Amino acid sequence: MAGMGKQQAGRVTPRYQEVADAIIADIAEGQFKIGDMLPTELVLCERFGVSRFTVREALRRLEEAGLVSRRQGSGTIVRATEAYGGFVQSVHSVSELLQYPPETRLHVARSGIVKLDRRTARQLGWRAGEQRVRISGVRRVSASGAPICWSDIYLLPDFAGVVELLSKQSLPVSALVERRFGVHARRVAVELFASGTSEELAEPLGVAPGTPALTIIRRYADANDRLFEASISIHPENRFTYYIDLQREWTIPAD
Amino acid sequence: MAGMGKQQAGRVTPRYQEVADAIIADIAEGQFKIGDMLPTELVLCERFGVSRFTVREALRRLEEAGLVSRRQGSGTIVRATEAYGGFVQSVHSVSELLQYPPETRLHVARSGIVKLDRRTARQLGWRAGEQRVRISGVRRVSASGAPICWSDIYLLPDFAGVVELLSKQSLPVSALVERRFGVHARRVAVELFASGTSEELAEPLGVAPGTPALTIIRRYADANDRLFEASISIHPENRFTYYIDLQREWTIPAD
DNA sequence: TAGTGGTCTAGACCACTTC
DNA sequence: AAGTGGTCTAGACCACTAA
Repeated sequence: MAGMGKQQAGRVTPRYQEVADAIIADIAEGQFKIGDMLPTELVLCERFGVSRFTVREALRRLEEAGLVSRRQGSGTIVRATEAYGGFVQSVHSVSELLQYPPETRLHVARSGIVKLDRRTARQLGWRAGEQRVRISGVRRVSASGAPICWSDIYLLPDFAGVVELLSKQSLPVSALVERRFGVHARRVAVELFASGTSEELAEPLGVAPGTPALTIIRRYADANDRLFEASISIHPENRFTYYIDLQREWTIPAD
Repeated sequence: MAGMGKQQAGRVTPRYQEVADAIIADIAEGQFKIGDMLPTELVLCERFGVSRFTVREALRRLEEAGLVSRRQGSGTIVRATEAYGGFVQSVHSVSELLQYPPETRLHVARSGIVKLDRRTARQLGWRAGEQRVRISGVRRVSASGAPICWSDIYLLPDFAGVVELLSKQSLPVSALVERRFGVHARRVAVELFASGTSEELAEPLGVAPGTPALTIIRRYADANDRLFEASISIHPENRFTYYIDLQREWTIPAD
């Protein structure tokens, strides 16, 4: 009879979860090895005495966990037997990616068009000789506080317009580009390494030349993999720490 | 009539995708704002002339994209209107998280039980006075190459057994703990900041005291949020760069 | 051509939230 | 008590894959 709704009263674990767990156990026990085909959905329906909906819901979860992959017309294949996935760091916005507290602000020291020298071009992932807009300055908690870092931000010449916006809004440059020109960062590469504070930056940063510093290079690419923004930031010691919090992507429930 | 399968021949876009796109468009146009309730599933069924399965499949996709969240008994609420999500960094294993090339190897200089002093305890997230196993040494590309870093690795006393394993296998300590004791890292926190090379470490690292260095602190917590391993690594300049590659989590297809 | 997974319908009961 | 989303059934047609 159609639409019978055979679910038991008081059930705590959904039936599809039980089916999923049973299949996971089979895979863990070696009943199915990597590369093996799982039984068809119809067979699984009969074996567990459930409808196709329930079996598909179970398989959907196994697929999300990366344990199996399914192909129309072909079948379901076992992809992994391990119960643990990789790690993911979640960053919810560009501002969060920068990791500077919201009460900080970039104080522009100078801005204008520059031609990239060989060293800078290589660091940023562009070609030497190309023209870019450069915005430079220090980031401070308040107008009087000690600088957190010195930043050189490079943009494609098309986006020169953000320089004016910067004086009005204290948003990350990439957020301004997003808002003003509709260019969205799809990939951001971050590179962190140690360096000494250079002669030129020692004074604006208020430290002695050679003071240990954390240098961060960030590169922003759009949907077409065009590198539209890059920046170099120098953080003297004791002023800034970069945090990364990684979570296990998924975990198969213990048996 | 039940089970009629009204799908048109030659359909390219699934009906649930059309429904999802229509709702996305409504949200983008401001028809629904953040915090608003979406119509109930039954209402959406009537409005689009589809079954509940199709509506739920559409809503599932919106939920996966973070645009809405659903609560049993309560309804579906709009969570975001933007077509772009956050960023994610994917790390596929603990070894990948360390970012040391596979051809490098930790050369243990000393190991044993230590009592945590106040400063170290605070840095690592434990309490002062607690006992830990400490493994210290340099990481090198080859036995003769310049050290990449000095590492102090701290473990709960239960895991002292990994010290022996370390001499046989050149795996990350956390991987050995995972293999030997079945304790899996569920969360890893990474902290990067600038520091100078201390007097004691200058000699083993082969640099002058005070040389700028990148310090990385890593903390490993298991499924019960128990901090079972933590490490401090000091990388003198020009020897190591930490990379993070962030990808946009999801993107709503352009209209 | 047979069989797989993908989509879809109509209908039902359930757990949960809110009034 | 009414209404929401969550689970589940039985049955159907479809697109795709492989023999």
